[in-house]
Amino acid sequence: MALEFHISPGGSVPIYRQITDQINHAVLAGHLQSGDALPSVRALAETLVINPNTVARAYGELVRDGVLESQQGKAVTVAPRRQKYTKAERLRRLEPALQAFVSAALLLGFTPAEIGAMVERRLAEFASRTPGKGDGRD
Amino acid sequence: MALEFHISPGGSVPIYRQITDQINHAVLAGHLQSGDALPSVRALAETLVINPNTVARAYGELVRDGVLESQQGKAVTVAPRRQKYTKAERLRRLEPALQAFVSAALLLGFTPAEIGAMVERRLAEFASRTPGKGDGRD
Amino acid sequence: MALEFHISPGGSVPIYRQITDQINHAVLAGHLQSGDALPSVRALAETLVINPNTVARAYGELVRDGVLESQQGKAVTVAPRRQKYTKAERLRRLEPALQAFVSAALLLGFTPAEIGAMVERRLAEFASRTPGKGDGRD
Amino acid sequence: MALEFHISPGGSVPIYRQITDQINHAVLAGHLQSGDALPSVRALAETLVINPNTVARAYGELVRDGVLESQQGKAVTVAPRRQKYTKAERLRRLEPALQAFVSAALLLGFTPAEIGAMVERRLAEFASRTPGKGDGRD
DNA sequence: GTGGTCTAGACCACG
DNA sequence: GTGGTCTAGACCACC
Repeated sequence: MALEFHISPGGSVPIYRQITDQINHAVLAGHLQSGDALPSVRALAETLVINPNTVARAYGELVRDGVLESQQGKAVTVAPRRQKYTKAERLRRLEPALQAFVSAALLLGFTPAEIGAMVERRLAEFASRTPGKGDGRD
Repeated sequence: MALEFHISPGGSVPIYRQITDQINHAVLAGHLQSGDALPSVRALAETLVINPNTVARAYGELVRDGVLESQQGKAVTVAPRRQKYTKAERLRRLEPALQAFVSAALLLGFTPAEIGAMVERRLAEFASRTPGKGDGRD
Repeated sequence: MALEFHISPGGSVPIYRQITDQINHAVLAGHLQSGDALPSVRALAETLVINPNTVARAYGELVRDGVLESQQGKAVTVAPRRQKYTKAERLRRLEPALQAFVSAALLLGFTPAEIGAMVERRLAEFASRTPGKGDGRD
Repeated sequence: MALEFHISPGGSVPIYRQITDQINHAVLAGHLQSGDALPSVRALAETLVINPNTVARAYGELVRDGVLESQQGKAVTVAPRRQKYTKAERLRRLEPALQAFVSAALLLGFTPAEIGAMVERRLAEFASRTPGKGDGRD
C-alpha cells in the first residue's frame, strides 16, 4: 500500500512542510521502511494538484536531513535510520516543541498528572516501531 | 501577580502570535479574570526585549477579537463574559502541540523513557513558580 | 569589510552551492564571526545579478544546517558554531570528499608523503580559527 | 593487472563521470599504458553493479576525446600518444579536491590532527593493494 | 522516465 | 524594509 498524502493548501503550515511532516510521521510509525520508494516528484505533484517544485522542496529537505536518499534518474527512497545529531543538538532542536506543548497544556488548565498521562498514551501508539535497543552513544 | 510570558524569538512562530496565544490561554484557563490589567505596551516590550509595535499588534488583535478592552489613557484590561473551554475543546486545542512534540522527540531518536522524563522535569520547573504566592521575580 | 562573493554562472557547480560554499569558507576562516549580518537576500541577488530565489535557497540551506540564523523581518546572521553531528555522522559526511581527494591524488601520481604535506600546509592556512580546544565529546 | 575502480553511487558526482575521471587519471599517471585493454562494458558494469549504459557512456566519451580506441568486436584499448601532465598541471587538477576536502573536514569540526590521521590511514589502505604484484583480488 | 537547478514574478507575514 | 512560500515554466543531467 502506498502512502496517502493529505494536504490543506489554505492552512498556515506551508504545503512543503505538511509533506515533510507526513513522511517523517510515516517513517516513524513504520509505514515507510528503509529502502521504500516514494512517489516521483511529478507524480505526487499531480495527485496533490500542486507545483512539482513544492514537492521537490519537501523531498530535498528530507534528503539533506538524511531521512531520504536520492540518486540521479532513480526514485527517491527512504534512507536507513541513524542517529545523526549529538545529544545537545537533539535537545536544542526539541526545545521549542517541548516548550510549546508544556506551556499550552498548563495554560489550558491540565494538571501535571494529566499531561504526563497524555504523553505516555501517545507514545504507546508509536510503540511498534521503537528505534532499536540503542547503544547509549550519540 | 501578572502573567509570565515566555517567548522564543528564534522559533518559527511569530512573536506577536506567541503573546496572543498565551493571553488567550490564560484568560480561558481563568488565570486572567475579567477586569484584570495587562502590562502596558511599552513595559511588556521592554521586559521581553522586543519591538513595542509587536506588543501593540498582539494587544490590538485581542481587542479586535473582544478578548481585551482598551480605553484611551488607561491600561488594557481583560474583557468580561468569556465562556471557558469544555474539556473536549481543551483537548482539541492541545492536540497539535502534543502531536508535534511527540513526533519530533521520537524522530530525533529520544526513547519514550527520556521523553517522559523531559516532560516531568519541565513541569517541575513550572510548578516551582506557579503556586501564586509569588517570589517577587519575573 | 563586507564579504565579497564571486560566482561563475556557467560552471557545473550550482550557483546556490557556490554561495553556501563561500559562506561556509568565510565562517571557517573567521572572516564571518558569530552574530555578523549577511547582505539581505534581495541585495545580494542584485549585486550577483541572479534571482533572489537562488540566494534565498542558499541562505535557507545554511539556516537549516545551523550555520546561519534568521528571524522574521530581520537580517540573516551567523549562528554560533556548535558541534551538531555525531562522530559517525561527521565521518559519513566527510567520506566522499576524503575518497575523492585521496583517489585523485594517488591517480595523479603524488606520493603519500607529498599528499600528507599538502594537507598539512593547507590546514595551516586555517590555523587562525581553530574550533576551540574541544571537550572530546560529540 | 587492470584498474581498480572505486565508485560511490550515492554521491553527487555522476557515476559515468567517476569512471572517466579515474581512467583519465590512470592514463596520465602512467598506470594505463598505450594499448592496454580495458574491461568490457558488460564486465565492468557487472563488477560495479551499475547499468551497462553508464559504462558505455563513459567509454564513449573517452573515445570521443581520443583517450581510448575501440574497434568492432575487440576490447577497448588505451590510445597512444598522450603527454603526461606537468607537475604544475597535476597540482592544479588536484586543487579542487584538496580544497573541498579540507574545508569540509574543518567545517564538520574535525581537528587538524584528526584530519591528518584520516588521510594517512586512507593512504595506507590504498598502499596495501597498489604495489602491483597483484593478489588476484579486485 | 527520474531528480536538480534556475528564473520570473507574485503574495504574505513580520517588525 | 526583511525573509518565506508558492507557482509557472524552462533547461539540464542522469539512467
